[in-house]
Formats: sequence, C-alpha cells, structure tokens
Amino acid sequence: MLFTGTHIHKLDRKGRVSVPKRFRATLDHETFAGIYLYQSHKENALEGCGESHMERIAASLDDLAMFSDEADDLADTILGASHMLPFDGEGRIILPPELIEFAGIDDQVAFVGRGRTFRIWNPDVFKPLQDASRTRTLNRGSTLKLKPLSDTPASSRPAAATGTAGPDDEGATG
Amino acid sequence: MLFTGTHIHKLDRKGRVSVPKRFRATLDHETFAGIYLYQSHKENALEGCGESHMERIAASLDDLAMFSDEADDLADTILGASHMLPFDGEGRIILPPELIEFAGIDDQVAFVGRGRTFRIWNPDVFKPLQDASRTRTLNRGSTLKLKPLSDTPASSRPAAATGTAGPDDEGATG
DNA sequence: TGGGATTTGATGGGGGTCAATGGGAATTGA
DNA sequence: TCAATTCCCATTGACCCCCATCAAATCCCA
Repeated sequence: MLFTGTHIHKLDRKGRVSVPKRFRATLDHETFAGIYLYQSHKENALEGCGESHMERIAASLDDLAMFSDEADDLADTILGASHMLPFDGEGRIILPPELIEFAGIDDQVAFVGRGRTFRIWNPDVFKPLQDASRTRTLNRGSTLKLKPLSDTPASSRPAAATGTAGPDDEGATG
Repeated sequence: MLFTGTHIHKLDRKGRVSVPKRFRATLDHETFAGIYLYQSHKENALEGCGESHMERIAASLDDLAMFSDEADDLADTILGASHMLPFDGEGRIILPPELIEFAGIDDQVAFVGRGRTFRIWNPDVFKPLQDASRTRTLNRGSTLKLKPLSDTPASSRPAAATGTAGPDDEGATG
C-alpha cells in the first residue's frame, strides 16, 4: 500500500503526534512498528519511511559510497542523522526537538504521502508550496509518462517526465 | 474492464455519493475496495482511479522524484493531494469538502469514464464541455489509430492514442 | 410481446465504533 | 530521588455499518 494524501494532526505538549491510521496500515507488515525520519536535503521538511525502505536506501548507499564522495556524504546525512521512532500504544510517535525545529513545526503537523515515502511539514509552510507546485505543473503542461503495465517487461521503457505534453492528450471521442 | 460512460448520481447531505456499479465492477479485483481522487491539473474536475493505477503513478514518480523538480511537483500534487476513499457497504464514498469545492459540485455528481481512469464533474459544468469536445473532434477529423491486437491484451491494454499522439503516449495528468 | 413480479442498484438516516487527542499513573534510568 | 519516558485510560467527534425505502431494470410466463 502507498503513502498518499495530506493528513494534518496535532503535536501535543509532550511532543507526540499521531501517525495517520492509513500510514500505519501501510507499515503493517514491517517488523519494526514505527517510522524513520530524517531531514530533507532540498526542502524545509522531514523525510519519512518504513524500515524496509530505509534498508533499501542503506543498501543503495552502501554500494555507492565505495566510489562516490557524494554518496558518502549522503550516508552520513541520511543514515547517520535519521531517527528511528517507535509507535506508542495509540499509534503516536515522539517528534525529536531537533526535527521539530528543523521543519519549523509549531502545533500542527502535516503528513504528506509520496508513494513509498512521505514528508512531514509545518502545514502553513507546505500549503503555499503545494499551490505553487500545482501552478508550475499547469503552466508547463506536464504529463507523467507512466511505466509500462506489469504484464509488459519493465526493462523496456523507463519512466520519464516530459517538459511539454503532446498536442492533445484528450482521448478520442465518439 | 474499463471505466466507460457518464453516470450522474446524487450527493446526499452527508457528503456521500454512490460510485456507479459499473465502475465498482471495474475495481473488483483491487485489494483496496475504494477509489483514489485528486484535483485535475487542467480541468475543473477530479481525477479518479483504482489502487493499481495509483501504484503505477507512484512507481513512475518514485525513482525520478529524487532528481527532477518536475516529478517532485507531480508527487506533491498527485500523491500528496490524493484522497483514498473507501466504499461503504452500499458502494458509496464520502466526497471530501475540499474536492467538492474544487469541482464546484452542488447536489449532483457526474462520473465520466476515461478508460483506466475516470473524472468527476459537476454535470452542469461537464455537459457543455463535452459538447464542445465532440464538435472539436468532428472538425478535426481525428481518427483513432488502434494498436495491433498482438501486443494489446484485452484485459489491460485498450487503444487510447489519437491520430496525432505517439503510440505510447499516456498521460496521468489531465 | 406485454404486463406483472422480482431482483438489484441508488438513496436516506440512526446509532455504534474507532481514530485522534489529552492527561495521569507507572516505570525506567541517571 | 528526580526527570524523562512509556504505558494506560477517558473523552469526543467523525466515520462506518446497518437497515429501510424507492426506483428502475430484468425476468418470467402467459
């Protein structure tokens, strides 16, 4: 199951916040009942994921770090600076003060789904950025090139986002 | 099975609307019994699809989002803005107020099939647009170029390309 | 083929359940 | 012993399950 949608929850005075039920459901099969959080490299937000995805990141960085200084830095900033946050009985986590400060979070927390990962924002920061994303997407006429369906070989055609849409992607009518 | 046809249903005072039986049948095999909805990027409408299609969108964005600002925008406006809406026992969903407002929906809801996806409109808004679309298609003399049967499994690969679009063009944004 | 009977999909509404939240008690560790 | 963390329970309000009704399509049999 995917992380989707935007869910705004409250940060209580103990620094706890409920992880959306839908997100918890996505993590149901993980052996570790909780999430991993680390600071985003390009946004004023936190990146979050489950255990299996974190292991995938680790594996990728592991391979790359041998050859690339950049990957080496990433290993430090992702693996070294990530927080492993277990759920309490009610499905909440405690947001570390360091991360609260980094994301500029006040009393509200926005969980924003991104498929296999999610981000955590101050909702007041995220909303205008999302609006800007929508405007840019509209202006450039972006069309997402979908990966081939599962019954076609995945190797044949990598996904790619085009700069401009075709002349008209309306399906043919009658 | 595909999403086809236009079906107009009523929005009740609880914000619920029945998803057309035909559409539900199309989603029968999905593990998640419900639909995903997000705001269209170019129309005053909502884009809808089932879980597997949303997975396909996520997979297409996933690897890319790390490097492309454009894919990043799409992740925010599709994955981050989509609503996962489960069916109740009667096959209804609850339309979130945010989406009702965006689509300018009053008390009636038009479900319009688009193959593997569908759109949701205020019928009063959609009708004139549909008429205009038909007129344009007639004037343009568009011809639908069918894909060869061999690489078109009936279960998953309907024809969708217009005379001007490339054979593999398939937009996820509208 | 027609008209009544039956099934099924769409709609309305009430109430129980559960997710989100807040706070206190118990436990742990320094 | 004190502070911080974890566990537990209580509240509340939104959501989901259930049932009841209605309309429309389908079926059935003469």
